[in-house]
Amino acid sequence: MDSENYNFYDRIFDVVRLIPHGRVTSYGAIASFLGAKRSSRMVGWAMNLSHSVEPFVPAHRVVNRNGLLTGKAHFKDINEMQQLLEAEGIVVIDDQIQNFMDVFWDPASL
DNA sequence: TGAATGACTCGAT
DNA sequence: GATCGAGCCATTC
Repeated sequence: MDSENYNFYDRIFDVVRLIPHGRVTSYGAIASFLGAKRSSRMVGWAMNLSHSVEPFVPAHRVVNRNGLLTGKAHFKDINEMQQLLEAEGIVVIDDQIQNFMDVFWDPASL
C-alpha cells in the first residue's frame, strides 16, 4: 500500500468528479488518462471504493466503453444508476446509453 | 505464498 | 459483423 497507489485511486475519483453534468466516460478512458490504459479493471475496483469516498463520486457517469451500465448492479438500487443518468438528460434503454458518442466525455479532452 | 476474482479492453477467429 | 478468448493490475481468500 504505497502512497502512490493511494494517489492512483484519488486521481480516479478526481477525474470522475470532473465529468460534466449530463456526460459520461468509460473506465478505459480514465485509465488511459492516468497512463494505465491496461488497468481499466482497477478503475472499476476504485469505483467499488467510491461508495465510501467523499465528496460524492458520480460513479453512475462511468460506464464501459460500450456505453453499457455494467456497474449498475453495484449500486444500492440497480435502477438508481439509470435514474441518475436520465435525470441528467442521458437516455438509457435496457442498460444501454443512447447516443453514447454524443454524451461521451473524454478526460483528456480538457 | 499461490490462486482466483473483477463495475474492462483489445485482438483474433 | 458478431462472438470468443487472452491480457493486465490490484485486491481478496
